[in-house]
Amino acid sequence: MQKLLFHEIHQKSRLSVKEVNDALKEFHLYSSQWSILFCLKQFGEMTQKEIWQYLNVEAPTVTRTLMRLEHSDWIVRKEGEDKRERLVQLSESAKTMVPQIEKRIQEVEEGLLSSLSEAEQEQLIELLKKIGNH
Amino acid sequence: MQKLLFHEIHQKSRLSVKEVNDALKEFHLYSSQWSILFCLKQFGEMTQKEIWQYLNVEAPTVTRTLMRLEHSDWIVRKEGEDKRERLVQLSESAKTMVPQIEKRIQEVEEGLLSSLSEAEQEQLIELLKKIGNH
DNA sequence: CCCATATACTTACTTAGGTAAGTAATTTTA
DNA sequence: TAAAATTACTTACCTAAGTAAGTATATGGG
Repeated sequence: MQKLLFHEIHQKSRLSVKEVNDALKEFHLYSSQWSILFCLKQFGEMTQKEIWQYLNVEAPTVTRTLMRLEHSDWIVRKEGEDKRERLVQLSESAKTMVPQIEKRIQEVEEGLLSSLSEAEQEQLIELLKKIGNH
Repeated sequence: MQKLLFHEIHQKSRLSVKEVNDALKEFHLYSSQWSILFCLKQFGEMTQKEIWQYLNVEAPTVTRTLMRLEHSDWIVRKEGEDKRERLVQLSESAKTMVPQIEKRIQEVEEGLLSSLSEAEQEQLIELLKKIGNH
């Protein structure tokens, strides 16, 4: 029983990443890159630590993705007041593109969730949040 | 709103993989390898296609994981009647280990789900199944 | 003040998963 | 029945994410 549950979570996680990646192709982006761009759009300038804490991933994962985003001019990094920190920001061109991309991603998500009512979506998120709270 | 939902699925998926990997360390196994061993325990001899279809992953993913499992003597492969196919089976030593591992994994899963009632677990799986059915 | 410790980030290496293209065996079709 | 198409698997290469260990800066205690 429980096995089916994790099987299902795992599969839907992969499915949503796949569809998001597909939609992001036209922007030459990947889902994890988008996660960071969205994060920066929401919160403005952030340290790398703030990013990986918010996304709940390890620091090296963020380092790697930021390197790619920097290389393709989606983000800009500068030294922090604390010289160990690096402050990350959307580039000017990213600022104009992000709203368009956001709209496209929203469509994908709505498609994936079209079989669930608003109430069911709320319910699902509440149940998911309960996982791992021991 | 919807973003939080996928954010949550993604995170819980990673969390469960992480905890399962941690439990599997003592057996020198990884979660995806376990998925295949469990599959073979349930269904007996399978072709690689049957495995990737059941797990809903791509063929190369299974090829790679099976190579590792074969190398560490968890599985055995032989040519099928159709010579393009390869029939996969648990090794003799795997057959004796798998029940022990299964028990350990069950504990992990129960821990992760300990905040949810049986009814909530059922509900969650039903809602997850609805994702992507357009 | 200086040394030990902690913090922020990076590097190197591992598995997981995807796509695209290749190979060999089988099946379909003309 | 020979050529074309399909199928099963593999190889090569990409991103994602984790752990362990390294580097450089900051901080706190003696």
